Amino acid sequence: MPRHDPAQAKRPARVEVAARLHSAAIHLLRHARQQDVLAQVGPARLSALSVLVFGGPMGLGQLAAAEQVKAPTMSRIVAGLQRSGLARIKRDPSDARRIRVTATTKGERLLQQARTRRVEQLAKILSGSTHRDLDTLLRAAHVIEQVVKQAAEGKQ
Amino acid sequence: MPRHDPAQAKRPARVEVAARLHSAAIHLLRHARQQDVLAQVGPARLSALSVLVFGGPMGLGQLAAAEQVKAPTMSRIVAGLQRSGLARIKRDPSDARRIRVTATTKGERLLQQARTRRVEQLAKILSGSTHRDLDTLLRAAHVIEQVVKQAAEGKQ
DNA sequence: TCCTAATACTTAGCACTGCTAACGAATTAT
DNA sequence: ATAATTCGTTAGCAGTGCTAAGTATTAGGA
Repeated sequence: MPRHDPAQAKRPARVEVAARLHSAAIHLLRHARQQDVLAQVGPARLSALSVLVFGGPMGLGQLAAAEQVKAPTMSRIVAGLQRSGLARIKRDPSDARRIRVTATTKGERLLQQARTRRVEQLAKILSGSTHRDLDTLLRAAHVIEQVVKQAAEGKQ
Repeated sequence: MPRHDPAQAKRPARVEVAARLHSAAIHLLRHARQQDVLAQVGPARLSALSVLVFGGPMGLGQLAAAEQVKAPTMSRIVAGLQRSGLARIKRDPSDARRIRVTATTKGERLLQQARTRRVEQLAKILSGSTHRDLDTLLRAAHVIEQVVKQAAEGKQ
């Protein structure tokens, strides 16, 4: 429950910032998403692949946690990635219950292309922005990453 | 990694900003999404309901365009909203092909609650942020909305 | 006017993504 | 050794996206 401190009324209210940010993020990603059709791979698979490429090989449970999805869902996503030749799994030598999911070279290449398309789509709509605005956005991105990282750590 | 290149510091590259912003937005919304399970209504329906509540009654095609979704998809979303008593449709008197979709009072109430939950979830993770950070985020949100709005207008 | 084209929405059927419940296999704890 | 736990999979449901095809209505042209 956010409390209202009258002495700090001039500060931007957290809830206000959250609401605006929420709306902005939704609208922003909606535009980036338009390029995903070109990838021939669904968003969940693309996102999981991204975790694998940037985070390295990992177990299914870990991958599911990273994507904030339940294990059965990730199981199917990995199966799809395998079928498309974008990821591979192998048994964990030390614990036969576990598997190790790895992005293939093809997977890395595809991810890079898809990511580039999304990012360039965003870059395009930023083409009219001033340096000052770009600087604000960059700072904001940094703040968000910090805040989200903290929240993820604190939740454990 | 943010580099401190004096020659580049004044001029953040668009693609760099886009990439960071993209990542930040994804991670941010992933956290907000955690509250959606409580709504008992899927994200597409919630989002469409939001358009109805804030944008007023409109036709199906218009609603589909606002959500960047094809007509058949929106047709099913509206059917779901009707079944849950969150929206109502009536025939357009001047053109019998058209329908007019309206959020019900129940729909407005539910949306408000769901929205509050998402926003408060975000507000919670912003609790450790400084005044300066919040100000940066607010300005960034504003910039994003402007930019996205322009992009949407330019596309027509 | 009548026929055709365009528009607005719906229906049918596919793929993908999320969930829970229930299962099998392997490991850990008692 | 047996029980409990952990890890992953399978099965089955709901929701959300698409295209193709159908219906109804309106608009336009011969």
